[in-house]
Amino acid sequence: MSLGKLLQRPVLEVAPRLLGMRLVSELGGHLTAVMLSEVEAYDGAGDPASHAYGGRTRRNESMFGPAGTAYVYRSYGIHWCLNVVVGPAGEPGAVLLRGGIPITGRESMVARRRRHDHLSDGPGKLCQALGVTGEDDGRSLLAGPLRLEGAGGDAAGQVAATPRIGITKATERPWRFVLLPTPG
DNA sequence: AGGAAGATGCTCT
DNA sequence: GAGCATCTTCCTA
Repeated sequence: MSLGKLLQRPVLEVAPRLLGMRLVSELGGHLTAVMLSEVEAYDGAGDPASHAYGGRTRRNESMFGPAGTAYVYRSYGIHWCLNVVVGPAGEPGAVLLRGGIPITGRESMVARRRRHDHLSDGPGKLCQALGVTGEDDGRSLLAGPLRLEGAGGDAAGQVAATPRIGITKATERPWRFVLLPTPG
């Protein structure tokens, strides 16, 4: 299945299959990439923890775009967080990209992060490492300077589901998916 | 290793 | 004005 098709499947099906895929950035003239290792599903209108719960607003506008659209929002006034819009057209499902393992452009990430460790192990850090900002909100992640690459689903069997982080509503839903460290 | 707390700005009621 | 889908630094072990 193509990436574009995969992203049109239900959010809870797509989220774990994003693990192991690459997120590539050419933003700001630097080539950087990570392998996704941590994501969270937000199931649109039926999910009290979703930014789209309660309907369309100025901020969540891009969540109502086609699957593969980037939804970037400011978190706690300081950080940027990146989501991939997922699911059938018009349904505001999204997957928050919470973390990845650096695979390309480590030097650029170090420069952006101004440190040598914890480069992309958190949603705010991931955006900073890849140069993602509010400018990228609404952009397509299927092509262009910020894009997803990979078949997906390869990580099945190495994925754990846990409760989501940093939310106060619907905390019981195990919709955070992490790539288990490969033994050895 | 892990908890506490402050920074900071935007969105929506 | 309240409430955040967070990160860092500063502490105690």
